[in-house]
Amino acid sequence: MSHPLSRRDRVRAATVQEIKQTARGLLVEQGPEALTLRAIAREMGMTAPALYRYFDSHEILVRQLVADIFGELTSALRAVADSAAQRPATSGSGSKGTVIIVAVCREFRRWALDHTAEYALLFGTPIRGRRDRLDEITDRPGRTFARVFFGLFTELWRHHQFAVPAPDEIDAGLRDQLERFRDDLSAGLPAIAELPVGAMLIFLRCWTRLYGAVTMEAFGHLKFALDDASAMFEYTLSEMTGWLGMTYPPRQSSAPAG
Amino acid sequence: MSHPLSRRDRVRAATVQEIKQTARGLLVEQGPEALTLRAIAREMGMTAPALYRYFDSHEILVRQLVADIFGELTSALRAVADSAAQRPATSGSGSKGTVIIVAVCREFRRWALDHTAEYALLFGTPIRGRRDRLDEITDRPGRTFARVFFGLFTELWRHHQFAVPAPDEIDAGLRDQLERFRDDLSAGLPAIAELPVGAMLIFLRCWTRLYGAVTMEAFGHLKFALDDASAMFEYTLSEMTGWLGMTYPPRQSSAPAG
DNA sequence: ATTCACGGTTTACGCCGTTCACTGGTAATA
DNA sequence: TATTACCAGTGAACGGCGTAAACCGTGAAT
Repeated sequence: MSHPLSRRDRVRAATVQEIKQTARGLLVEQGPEALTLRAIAREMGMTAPALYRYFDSHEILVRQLVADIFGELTSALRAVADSAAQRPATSGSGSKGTVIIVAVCREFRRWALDHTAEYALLFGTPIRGRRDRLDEITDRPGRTFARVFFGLFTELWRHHQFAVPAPDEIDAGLRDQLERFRDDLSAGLPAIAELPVGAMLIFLRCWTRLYGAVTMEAFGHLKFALDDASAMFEYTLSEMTGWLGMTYPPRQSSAPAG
Repeated sequence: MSHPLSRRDRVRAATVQEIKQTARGLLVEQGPEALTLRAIAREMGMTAPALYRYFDSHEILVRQLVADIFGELTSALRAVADSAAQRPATSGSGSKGTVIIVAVCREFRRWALDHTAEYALLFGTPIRGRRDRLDEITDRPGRTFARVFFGLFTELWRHHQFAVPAPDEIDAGLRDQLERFRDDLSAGLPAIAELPVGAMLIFLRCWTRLYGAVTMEAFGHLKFALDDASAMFEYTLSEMTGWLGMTYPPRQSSAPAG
């Protein structure tokens, strides 16, 4: 009661951390298929069954890794958002909200390309069968990740209400779902409840647009056409800022992305 | 020389076919991870090593399956395109070219949702490490698949030259790549060489847009917001037809997608 | 009639996730 | 302090995986 964590618990938590770090190393260096219990244990000078003291199964370990990575990505994006928010607006680069969103989207792409294995784990083909209850592990971090983009989006809306479809222009079934979605998200954030359903639609449009561009590039599915898609991504960005009622000049790519 | 296939070769080809069909059944019924040599052999009343008489490795079998599926998808799309081309234009549904493209995109989505396992194999996280030379197996079918969309696109352009970015508006590096891409595709199809680079950019924009929308939905990555994304997809379509200089009214979804 | 190639089997190797019985040391208890 | 209880870790084992090698029977070609 007095001490929330006993000494034992602390060393235990440290081991859990070490396991996940080892797993992470394997993931980034040898890809997702190298993420085996035996490899992790081997790397740590242990045997595979020992890991069962810390994780109930291989899948749960992977899911917790996914949750961690979601957290990292979330804070990386938040950091970029904060620094972009503090940087004074440069001339001709659109409103502050747009600048921030553009910076965050760029960071998202950069992160995806720098961490393709992790990106595949988070956003690629879903792990295993439909909607296990194991999703509980990754659901919350996934939602807080989504909230980064959504927070920026609502902030932008508060300062500059761009054009969105009127509610009666939206298919009734879709409208209901968008309202449910909005009410879902607005738990704890009353500002969201103010958003019109049309804005929710624009948000999803932006997100699918971004997802498509980044995923195609990260998975190499654009290689058949482009070696370096960074300039292409700038078009994606200006398109997205277009939805948001702002223009953002695609910057010329000075050098090919490393 | 006279007989291109001996009797032996024919029965052999039939067996190859049977193996792939069995594999396909396993894939659709139990997902990609059930696609094992032993399971396929078991299903056929054989032993796993026997399959090595027909395929050099598990991966090659999978790749050939992927190639087959690409072929199926391609002809499914072509069939829809043909039937849409023959159907008389209904009032207020835009130009014929747009109608066809919209029909093909809808079919692409429908196919993806009806064949999520196969879709994951074709368009999900890429199999194994970077750019093996095994890609040779899937490259050609992948390209002919792409050519379906690209053919419709060039056809549309021939009849109705929608607005595209001028060459000097496009980042130099991107322009070069787009030209290379166009010249790649125009081998055997001289009409393509006529396309401005801006059109290539629009094409890629459309394709990434479509890919993003369909992939997110097929992978369940939209579930956090929408149960049924069919109405949302109609917005995607009207957006795409917008790039193509045409408007297409999003049709109201009469019933939730099965 | 003999040879030979082919399609299949069995066996085996080294991976994998997972279970279980066991052990040594450490912490809490009597 | 002596004993107990726990707990991290081990080793062996099960079934499944891809794959390699040796082997074998049948049917076609010589």
